[in-house]
Amino acid sequence: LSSQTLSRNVRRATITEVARLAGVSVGTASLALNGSSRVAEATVLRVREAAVALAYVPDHAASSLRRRSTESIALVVPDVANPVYVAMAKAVQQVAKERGYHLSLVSTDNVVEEETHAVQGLARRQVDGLILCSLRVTESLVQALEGAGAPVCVIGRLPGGAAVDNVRVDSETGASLAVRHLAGGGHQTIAFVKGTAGTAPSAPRLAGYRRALQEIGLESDPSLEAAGDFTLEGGRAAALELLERRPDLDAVFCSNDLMAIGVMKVLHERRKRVPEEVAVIGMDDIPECTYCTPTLSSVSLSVGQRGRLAAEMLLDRLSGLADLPAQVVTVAPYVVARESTRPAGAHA
Amino acid sequence: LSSQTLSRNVRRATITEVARLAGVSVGTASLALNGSSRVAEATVLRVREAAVALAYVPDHAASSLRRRSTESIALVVPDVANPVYVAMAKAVQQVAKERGYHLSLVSTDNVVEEETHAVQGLARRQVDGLILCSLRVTESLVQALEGAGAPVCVIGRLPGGAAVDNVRVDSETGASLAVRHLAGGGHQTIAFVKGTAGTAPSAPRLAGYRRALQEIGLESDPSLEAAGDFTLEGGRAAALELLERRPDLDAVFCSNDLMAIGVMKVLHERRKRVPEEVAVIGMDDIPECTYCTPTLSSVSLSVGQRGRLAAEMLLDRLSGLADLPAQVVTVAPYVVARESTRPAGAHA
DNA sequence: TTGTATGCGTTATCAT
DNA sequence: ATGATAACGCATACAA
Repeated sequence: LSSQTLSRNVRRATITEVARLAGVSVGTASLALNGSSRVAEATVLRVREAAVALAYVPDHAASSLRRRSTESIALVVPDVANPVYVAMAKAVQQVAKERGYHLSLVSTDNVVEEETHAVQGLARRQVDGLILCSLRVTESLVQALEGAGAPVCVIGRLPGGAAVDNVRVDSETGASLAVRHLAGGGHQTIAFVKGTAGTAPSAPRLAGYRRALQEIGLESDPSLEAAGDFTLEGGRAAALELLERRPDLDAVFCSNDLMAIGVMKVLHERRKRVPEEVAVIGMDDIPECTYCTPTLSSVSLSVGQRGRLAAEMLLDRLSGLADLPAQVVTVAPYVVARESTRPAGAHA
Repeated sequence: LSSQTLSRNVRRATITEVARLAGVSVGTASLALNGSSRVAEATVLRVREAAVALAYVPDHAASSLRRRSTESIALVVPDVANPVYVAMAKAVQQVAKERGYHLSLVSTDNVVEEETHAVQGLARRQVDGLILCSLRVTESLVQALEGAGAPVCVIGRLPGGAAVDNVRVDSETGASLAVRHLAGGGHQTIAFVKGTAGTAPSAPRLAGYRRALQEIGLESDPSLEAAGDFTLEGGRAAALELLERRPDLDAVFCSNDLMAIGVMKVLHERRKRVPEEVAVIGMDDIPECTYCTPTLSSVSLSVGQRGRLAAEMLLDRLSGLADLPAQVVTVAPYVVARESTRPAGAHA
């Protein structure tokens, strides 16, 4: 234990004191520091000097109260520890920083109260705008968003007709791309691991899987579909179940990458070679895909790009385009082929 | 493109309007809403009712300006995308939420200006306190912290004599534990992959490696030490270099887990069996350790616990204990043995 | 170009 | 127990 005393209660200088030291009025000092052109060069210098001398730092609360803007936005995601949202946050962060905004990151842990509280942040004027990424967008949440009185952008599917800016990805098509990719590699018996029942991303992925099988003319059977929960352990459990039910399967498509990694672990334990005996593909394309062995093929849903787009839409709203009609932007998914679906013989 | 019009400019009610509707003065309304005991029960109810009717939400800027506190703290880390800091953020977030504080997460990308700007956030009164995690704590940064005039806690090593709260971990001992773990498994020729030169975590890990080899009486040689940069690719490069120089090595200790994963990938490509031919251990114990095959042994540096401790120290400061001497808390590292160092024959 | 003065919405103090 | 009112620190509209 150190025993240095902490110096607290450092007197902070106000702009009034800066003005006094510079020998001008507060009004002038304010204009000078905020870079107004209608202030004499010499005065600006004097004021700046005084500000430095007094180590003046503007009070953020006072400034936002007066200016009615905080220069910051919020990103609300289900779980900051999830690699998908980490990537999204990175992208949003980037754009926000470029345009001079501070990003406030909120993790809701899928608790609805946390989400509504975050939306209230807009009413509290804690942030100027908000990007929301929710696993279950309820009607009441949409109403809260519409009535928030500040720009909002939702990432993910939204109930039809909601007057809210929206960035989405066609994950159903993404799922069908995965199936087609596997089929193109010669795989015939393609199993599927579902996402958490009831969540927004879950249904379209299942739908895309089924649709693609039908279109291609491959076997579609409930015994090839296993329940999942978007976790690695859930992927393990699903794999065990599938291998039990359908030992003849030669490919597995998982609703997300984490479950695909779990599936690959089970296959490894069971001495099933990937991709020779069983090919595996996930969805989301998280960095961890390249960590595992073999590297995991995946369907990219462009989280980074979606984050960037959402941030740009939001910040555009904040710089004046506030009263245009709500926009919906859709990004396209694409397959990232790696070792877990590499045709036998082909090597990187 | 949807064409719903966005409703902006929603008139927000002020406490003055709430007071008017409830038929009381603003002062009373404020006391009533903030739960003062010196207000008649009936009045409280009337005011609450009015607040609900008008959808009143207190203005955060005004409140912080008046109260001189924002009820929020900041966590400043080098990179929010790094799993280590994700875990740290999770822990801090948790504690902050429990104690009614909002957490503002700042990623500096190792840019010094970003760090100092974040520290300025204290002077701007944007946050009430700050937890700083930096890869290079310079003297000038320490001075900025000491003069910030608000509670600060640094996670990581700090120049001696700094009057700042501090949570650290003895990573040198952690490194030596890793080496001893490998030696205990019968490994004799233990290589080391360094961290990025010049960063704070780098030196003690190397020192611990060397010290342990010496204490145990194993070979210590520069040819067993490879440069690294804390990335997966860096780990790959180091592994290639080490295998070239010392094909006889039977174990590798890496300065972090990401590099260890890279090393394992190279070993897999070279058909070296892990752990039978070459054992591998990393450091940090990130969740990804359990994703790879075989699962990666690691030295836990208790990032979660460190985050929790730092948050608690900071929040304690904020609730009155501001003027006690600076504290230093050190947590102990420990080995998490997994498959990559499992003695041959032993299975989970 | 600069000074003066008012108000942002809230909380806290001091009377009543 | 409640009402009136003065700050908090800054930015701006208007006057000079």
